Amino acid sequence: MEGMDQQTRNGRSASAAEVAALAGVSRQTVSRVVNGMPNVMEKTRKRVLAAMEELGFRPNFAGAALRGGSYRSIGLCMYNITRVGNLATLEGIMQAAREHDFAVTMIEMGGDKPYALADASRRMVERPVDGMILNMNRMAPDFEEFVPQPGVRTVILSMYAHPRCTTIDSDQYGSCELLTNYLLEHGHSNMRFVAGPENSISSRFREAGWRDTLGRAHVDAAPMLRGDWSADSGYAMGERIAAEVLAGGSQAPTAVLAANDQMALGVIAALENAGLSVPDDVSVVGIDDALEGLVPHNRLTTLRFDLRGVGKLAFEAAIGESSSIEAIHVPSTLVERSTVRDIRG
Amino acid sequence: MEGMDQQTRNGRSASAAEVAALAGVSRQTVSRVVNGMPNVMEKTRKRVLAAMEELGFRPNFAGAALRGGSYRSIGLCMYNITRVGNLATLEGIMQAAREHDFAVTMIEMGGDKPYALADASRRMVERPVDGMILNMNRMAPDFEEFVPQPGVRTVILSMYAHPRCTTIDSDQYGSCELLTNYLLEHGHSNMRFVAGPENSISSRFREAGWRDTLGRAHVDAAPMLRGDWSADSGYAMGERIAAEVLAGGSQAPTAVLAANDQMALGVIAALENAGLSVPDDVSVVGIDDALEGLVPHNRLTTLRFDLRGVGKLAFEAAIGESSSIEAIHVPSTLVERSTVRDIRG
DNA sequence: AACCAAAATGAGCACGTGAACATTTGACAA
DNA sequence: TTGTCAAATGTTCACGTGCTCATTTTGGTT
Repeated sequence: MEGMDQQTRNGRSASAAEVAALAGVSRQTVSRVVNGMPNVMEKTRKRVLAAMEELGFRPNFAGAALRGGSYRSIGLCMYNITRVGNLATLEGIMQAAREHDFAVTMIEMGGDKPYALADASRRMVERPVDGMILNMNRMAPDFEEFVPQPGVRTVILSMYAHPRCTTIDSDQYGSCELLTNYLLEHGHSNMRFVAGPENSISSRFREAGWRDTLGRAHVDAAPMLRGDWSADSGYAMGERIAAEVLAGGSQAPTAVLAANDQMALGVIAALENAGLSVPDDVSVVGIDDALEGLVPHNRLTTLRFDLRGVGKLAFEAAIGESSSIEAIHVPSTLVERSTVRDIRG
Repeated sequence: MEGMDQQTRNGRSASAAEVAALAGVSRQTVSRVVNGMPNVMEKTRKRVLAAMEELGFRPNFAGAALRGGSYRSIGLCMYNITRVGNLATLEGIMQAAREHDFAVTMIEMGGDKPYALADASRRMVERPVDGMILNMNRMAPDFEEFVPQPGVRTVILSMYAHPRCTTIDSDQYGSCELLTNYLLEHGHSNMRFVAGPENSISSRFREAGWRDTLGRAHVDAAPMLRGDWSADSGYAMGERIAAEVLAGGSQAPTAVLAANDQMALGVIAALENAGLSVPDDVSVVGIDDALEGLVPHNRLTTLRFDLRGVGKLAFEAAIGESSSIEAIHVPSTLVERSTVRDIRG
């Protein structure tokens, strides 16, 4: 493979020297024109621009980077692009990158096993990047002892703080704290929590937020129900909740907090299928605000993460001058629609 | 205290020359060790590796690229990452890149106005990429006359053929051809088509596929209904279709082909809300297979594009040796569930 | 010991650029 | 004319690497 493109050196585009020769100026003058520096006569500039046009001049990236030391690009290592949150975060990163005229160099860590941060970091650092963002979807096995590559500012997308790297994530814990308080304030002291899968870090933090908040309010937490993020798993839990409600009694729940919107949708479908009304009989809230445009008449009260904000902050931390290390939790916003009823008094 | 000695030389990491000096060998020997070349004594290799470790050596990308000419990276210019299809395509590209040990350098073309291919190409070519993929979501104003940058193989994600670049896309036209024939074969000669927004290229091709197929079967096409991809717009059209069905008569439709799954979902909700049954009264098909896991009890018969396949092909075309120019349309697969009833005979 | 091929290692160049420094040009006042 | 100064342009260097070619060392054979 490497033997082939040595011959086709033809494909290399013209150098500044060739442009200079054609325009009858020095190479440095070409450099000045390219970089928009002052002190070039208008006549000369035009001649150079014409020569560039004629030769299809493309400033050689490597040459410039070799001299300047900056690549104007940050690395992004993703574990699984498909997950809902990652996409919006990626978008935030891309947007911030565009504003700074940076590119984003992505590497996917494939396979199903969680990757070590050291692997990702090592693979990324041999690329032309000025900083890097590591997305740690699942618990990385070497999270605690990970040492970032010297000279490349490294940001980790994670709820956990790290001794050597700035970490950023949506406040997963705070999200359920907020929603639980919201339900409590509306008089729902008996709620059910439908959790995500056990191996998900987000799921764990959301559950902890719910449980701790109930604890602080001195409210007993009913046994948790566990789904797998899918609408169908939510439906299954919804059937069990419907049975509890129909059974009545002081233990009957009046509200459901689902750890994501798809499961909330499933819960609602199951409740309504059992003849119950949302929110008249049972209130339901979800998390993620992921249904907009996807389902007709979306009326789910939910929570919106500022994922683009997370991406933006991550980018800025990755290129930032400040060497301070922080653990940033980006707060979320309540989106009130009409699946929660106030039953106080 | 160990993490402090990171930035030794002006923020730049150690060079091969420094490693060589520390190991007491020539710089060339270091180069050989780094690149895994033969003819290096085991003892020497170990000494060099130790020196690399001690200095935290990171091979300078620019230097290597300047000499070698290859960056092992392809550029990807996206218009709008969020759109459903783009994400899966991106995933396919990333996966193929990983298999070839390539990175993907992304640039987003922001704003709401369609971008010129020339702009994207120019911005991308100053990055360290060996080839590029341009995603032309909407009609680029300069599509016809676009000339790719010399020396950088350029692939366009588009249904249209291009005189100078290989183009690749899912077969949008063929998708509706397939679905229309499917409905016809099940006895539905009177169907309604719910189109996407007028400015979408995909939407136009899907509509054409439907219309042409009906024409070839000598079946008159009922007036088209237009949505905007959202479930709510599908619901609105579904209400109109329900009215037609309830009115009865020979003009009453027996099936609906919606140009995407969200609109199909809206149509179904509206039909059922009007007391009609799917598929007993009306059959419904969608496109994209986008509802899996998102809604409970997904039973929509739909069409699945091989978006990962598109991404993979695009990547391979972008790094391929072959200079042939093709227009590739990747076929799709029918996903039969239970929203279509056979009414023949 | 003497020799020699092969293996291991080293020396020097070229890649394309930006910055520092050096030189030329041109305009204007004395 | 001459001198002066700033603007315009040219010259040189260094960045870190891989490749070609030259040189040294190694290990085996005569």
